[in-house]
Amino acid sequence: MSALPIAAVERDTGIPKDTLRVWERRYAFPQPVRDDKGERLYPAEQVEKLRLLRRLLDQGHRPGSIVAAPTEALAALLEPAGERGREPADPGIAALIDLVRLHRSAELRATLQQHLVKLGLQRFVSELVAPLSRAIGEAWLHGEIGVAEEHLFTEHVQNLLRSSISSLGTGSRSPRILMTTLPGEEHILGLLMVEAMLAPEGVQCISLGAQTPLADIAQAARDGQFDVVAVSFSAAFPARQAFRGIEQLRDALPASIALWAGGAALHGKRKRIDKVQQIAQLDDLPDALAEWRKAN
Amino acid sequence: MSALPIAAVERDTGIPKDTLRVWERRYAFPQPVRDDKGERLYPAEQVEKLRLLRRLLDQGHRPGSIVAAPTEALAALLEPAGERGREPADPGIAALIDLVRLHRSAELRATLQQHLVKLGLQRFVSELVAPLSRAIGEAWLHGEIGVAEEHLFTEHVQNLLRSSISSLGTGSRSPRILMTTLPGEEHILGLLMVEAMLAPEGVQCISLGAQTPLADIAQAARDGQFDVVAVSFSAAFPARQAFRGIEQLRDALPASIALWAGGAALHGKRKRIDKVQQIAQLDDLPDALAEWRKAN
DNA sequence: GTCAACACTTTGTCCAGGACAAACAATGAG
DNA sequence: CTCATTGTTTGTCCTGGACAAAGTGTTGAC
Repeated sequence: MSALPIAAVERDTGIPKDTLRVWERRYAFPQPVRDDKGERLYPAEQVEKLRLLRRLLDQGHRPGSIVAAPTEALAALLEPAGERGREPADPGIAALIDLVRLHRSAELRATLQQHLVKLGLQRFVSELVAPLSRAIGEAWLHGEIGVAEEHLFTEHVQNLLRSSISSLGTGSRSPRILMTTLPGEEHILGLLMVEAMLAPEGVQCISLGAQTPLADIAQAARDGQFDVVAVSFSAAFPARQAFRGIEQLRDALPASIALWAGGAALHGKRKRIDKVQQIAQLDDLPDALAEWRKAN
Repeated sequence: MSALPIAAVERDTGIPKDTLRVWERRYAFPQPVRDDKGERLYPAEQVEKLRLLRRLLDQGHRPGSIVAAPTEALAALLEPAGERGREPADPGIAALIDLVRLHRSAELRATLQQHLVKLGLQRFVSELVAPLSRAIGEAWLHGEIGVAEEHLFTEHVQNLLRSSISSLGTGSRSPRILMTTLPGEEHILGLLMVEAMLAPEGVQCISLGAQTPLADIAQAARDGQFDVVAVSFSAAFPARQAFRGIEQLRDALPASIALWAGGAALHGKRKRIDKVQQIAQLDDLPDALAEWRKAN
């Protein structure tokens, strides 16, 4: 099969070049082949294992105990999480995953639309889209679907959410909320879900999309006279970096502007940050909103 | 002011750490301060100059002649391009840029909507959105607007285009077109503009969003029985990498699936690639489509 | 038993300075 | 002017060392 140079592996796995080299030195894995120039070439199956490692690290495992372990042992480590998420395997969700896997775009879209109309926007998001995203992520981890299928799913859901939110129009009640992600976080589905939860409450939500530099967020929040800044983190985002970024952003914001942070990267972490509203789940958003309105 | 560590500079400017260090060694710029650990800290104004350098490199200048030059000389180099783009300064576009600069979200949205209705989707894209994006990019380069404002603009245009495309429904005529960007290219506005040009022609457009790995694109194109794969590149994408990626993708696709490539990164480059349809401007898309239909 | 303070280990990121092939520019021959 | 050849520039990779921040385990006080 094909083998990738180190830069490509960094892009594919998200593990920096420096880390790849130091793992090789310390744990004797990965062990890339060398080309005629003496440069590293990583065989496909090692890249596969690196992806798995990345995920396990995100779950809290430590490199010393897993990098050198055989691939089968790692797959076993992932199982518990897999089974936990798969308890009831909601038939509706399973059906949707099948549509994604089979590239049935038209039916996928129609089915999502049906659910949306049936549940209403907020319940559609918290009861269907959220668990479905999680299930898609799991399925990808287990090799049941590919990257392209995951993208296809994301794209359809985004379109649906965006047009729903759009049709609501911009709200007129306070607070004014500025939403974005920090540099390094390119996933905006979480952000859209937040917007979908809040928009029906008449809030003025403005999204800046992904990866706005900290200084620019703070500047924009002041210029646009926002009351709240909301940031979201996907499961793929390293938790430490998230906490660091949140703290920096809080310090860059005036005290009069609240900071809300949420997303899968923060789940299960007990750490709390002063003066920051942490959103554990989507359902908590309406409460956070009510609380803000009461306090202001 | 603030000074950034090397990793942050890499993220902000897109210039790899290795390159930053080798420039310092060879051209005596940048010259970061050192903190107490001996690690580099780049002052804000040097980071600013690095951003400028990045853009000049993309325009074809070479490091040896510009990295060591004083900032004022570099700004002068940029002028010609600036003036060329500013010939008539369409009043409608200037007005929109002002709305972006002043964070007037509601009016921005309303004005865009008016233009859309007045021009129709295709002309809206090719006559307004395309030159407007270019103007926004220029304005950002000259420091007239910030990153946040650029994001705000992108977000609004995206919402508008997506809901327009969405309301057209999926087309039923051939060809089936799979659209995405290659790894490293995160901007999808170009892709949306393409979709907006093609969707009214009844084409079946499916977008995978940004950054789909090559192998997954090829796999998805086959699985989904697509006729055409279309990829787009923003001005920020390095041209060489684009050409390399396009060639690899072409080789990974069966001969029966056409490959279309376009975007600002490819403009002005005379290089042609065998068996790849290169789209110079958005207006050429209907022609390319007609040609494909004639040939099939 | 809980909690805080301490020492020890692990781990990611940075550094210096060298190397080399691919891309580019300059030169010369037909 | 066109094409091939030579020389220079430039990004990326290499090795091996260093160190602080984060994590883990232990001890002792309450």
